[in-house]
Amino acid sequence: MSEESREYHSHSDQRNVIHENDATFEKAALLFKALADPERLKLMTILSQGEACVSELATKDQMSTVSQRLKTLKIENLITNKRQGKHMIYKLTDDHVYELIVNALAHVKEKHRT
Amino acid sequence: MSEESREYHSHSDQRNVIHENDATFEKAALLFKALADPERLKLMTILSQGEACVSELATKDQMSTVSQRLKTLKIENLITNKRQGKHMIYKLTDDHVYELIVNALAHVKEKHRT
DNA sequence: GGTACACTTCATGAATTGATGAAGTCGTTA
DNA sequence: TAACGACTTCATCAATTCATGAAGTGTACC
Repeated sequence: MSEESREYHSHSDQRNVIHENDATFEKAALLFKALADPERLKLMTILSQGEACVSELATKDQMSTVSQRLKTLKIENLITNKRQGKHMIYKLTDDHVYELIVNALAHVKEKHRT
Repeated sequence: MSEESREYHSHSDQRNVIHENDATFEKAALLFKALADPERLKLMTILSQGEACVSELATKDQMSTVSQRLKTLKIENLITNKRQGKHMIYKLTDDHVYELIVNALAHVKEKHRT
């Protein structure tokens, strides 16, 4: 055993490390990354009120931008879409996702002295 | 009223837009950004098992890296630290924070057909 | 005071991200 | 099928982010 793990000082208590595999951490990180933008978060909260098409979410000159933001959210399964005639209707994938955002918003509104 | 809002097609139902102010979205985005990295997430889950000092979280040659990751997490109030002799002990700020991560991990483990 | 340990900060450079505008796709209606 | 509306994708460039190694800070023990 050539591995000299955790031998830098007197601590020796063994911790119960969670064994999520790396792929899970990677995916969760991508999920958080998709939410890590104020504009995308805003879209999520609007969609939490109900379905909407891209035109409802964008002014004409930023449709491209909004579309790309929606794509980012969709890739992480935060939202789904369906075509309805000319319109593409987006909505949250599930309430689970909304919980995540509500939790985060709640956290940032708490006061933490620094 | 020169503003022609949402007048691109026949939809006309008014949505109840959440009125979080922009600053809240900004902060929440920063929070998510701090969590948007597999290595930082891993640190968070380790810390969710209990306190730990930097040496316990890093092999010697990556201490600088780990220290910076911890700083990122600390700035967003996800973790707190206290000095104990030579060691700097880190722990999660509160369980609230852990919920967020557990939720995210749960979400990514669900199967979403694409 | 001096040295060693346990970090933290700084500076650098590579890789990633995000907005913008132009071009492309798909569905509807004439 | 031509033309328009509602998006989506592509290409580009500026701004950010991250790891790395070196230098700096703080605490403890000699």
